[in-house]
Amino acid sequence: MSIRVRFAPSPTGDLHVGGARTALFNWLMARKNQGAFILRVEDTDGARNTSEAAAGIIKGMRWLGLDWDEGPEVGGNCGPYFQSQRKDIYDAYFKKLEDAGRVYAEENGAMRFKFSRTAITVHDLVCGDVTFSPTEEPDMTIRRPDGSYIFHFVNVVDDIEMRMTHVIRGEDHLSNTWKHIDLFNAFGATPPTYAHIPLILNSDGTKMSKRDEGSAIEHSYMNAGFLPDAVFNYLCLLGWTPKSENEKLSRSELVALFEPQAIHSSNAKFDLKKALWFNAQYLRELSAAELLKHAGPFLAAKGLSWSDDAMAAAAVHSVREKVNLLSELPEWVHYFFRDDFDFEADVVGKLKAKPDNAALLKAACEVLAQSTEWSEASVHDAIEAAAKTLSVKPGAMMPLLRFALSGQSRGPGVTTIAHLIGKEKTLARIQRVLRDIL
RNA sequence: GACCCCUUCGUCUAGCGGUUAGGACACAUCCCUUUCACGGAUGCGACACGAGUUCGAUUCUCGUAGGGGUCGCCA
Repeated sequence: MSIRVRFAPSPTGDLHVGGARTALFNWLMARKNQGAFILRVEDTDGARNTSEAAAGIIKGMRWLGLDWDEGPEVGGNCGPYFQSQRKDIYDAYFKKLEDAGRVYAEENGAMRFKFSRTAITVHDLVCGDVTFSPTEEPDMTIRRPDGSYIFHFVNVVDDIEMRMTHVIRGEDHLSNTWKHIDLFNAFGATPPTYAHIPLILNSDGTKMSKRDEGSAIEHSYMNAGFLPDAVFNYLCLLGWTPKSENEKLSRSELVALFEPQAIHSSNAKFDLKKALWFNAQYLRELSAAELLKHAGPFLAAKGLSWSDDAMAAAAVHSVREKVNLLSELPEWVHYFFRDDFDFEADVVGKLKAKPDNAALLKAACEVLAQSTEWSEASVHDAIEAAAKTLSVKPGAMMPLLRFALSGQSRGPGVTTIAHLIGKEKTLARIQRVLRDIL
């Protein structure tokens, strides 16, 4: 029997790291075993669900590259994949329980499922066998007075109907799993194999939820300038250690290495610094064109535009090892795209610090003006020659040129900047500093 | 309150009876260097506690403490 797993979010808010990681592990399970990954939207609570939230979750999953084989937008044989559209199925299953004498009504019409009150053991791939003794807990409500059904019931019915073989979900569900098994038994169905994965906690150890730093995929990752591959990789490592020498692993490597039994049973705290490190690693190995493609929206958001893709790509590529996030790129490259950039305060001070700075810049400008060729090498040679005429080291001249060309005291190599902005702008920017600042 | 899960450097973790307790991120120092970075090197830094079992416990058992979770007509 081929493996079938699902991610079953409730559209009450954004996709969170916890949910994303649950989806991730299910996806890995499906891909590893050539099984099916199903997306099922658990929107039975009309009062709390919104279509925007459902759209947001789908957007986040698409961004992370978690494609599903059955579900919204792709269809499948076990649909519909929105629980709000499956009432007939639930009614039929409810009837079975009714016929078996396992349900009874409350005064107001709500219906409860009569627990078997026997010891029930959950066979969990992560937690091992966990046995729950019969409790005093009240029988659980499975249908509201208005006829709509409740999570525990629809979750189990759909896992039967959609023929799920494995249920990989957050450990917060472990304590309720015996109730689900009780339902499977009542339906005469075989429960799936469970794997309850550890929770992701905030750095202070409290449960991560909406609003917490780094929790929302769209806000904290997509919009913050993370690369999906980096987030994918980092999330996998929260609660699972692939048997590999490296931590930086591609999707296909992660798929090949995945095994649910290896998932840890202890919770993990989210470490933004490490997530940033992973992002930096992925950022650096992007080609110039790929980097520009990812950086484009972030540059545009800061009002930077360009007509020469090759130049823009070379510009962002030149600072790729200086940033952790795509969103940091604009401040490092804006002067490649516009001439009216501001000079950092300390830069002006440094330019004015020594009286001979003007002479140094002037000399550089004169030599550069005579260049017939304009490559990084030729620019470098020209600067070296200018330095020689004044008997100073090129190192004394470079910072001044950097200030003049970029208004900043840090950035890519001066020769790279000069080469990319071109001879005309290089000379103009030096002359502007000579005229306006010195 | 009841029940369930968990406990190795600050964080993510390796370990599956005998190790100088290993790695990654972070941090510190040094090297490289026209800046900022990258990179390289080094350093700092942990088995929650108490009983057992054992020749020997980080590792097995029990207890305690601490953390997390569940006990909804939320999912």
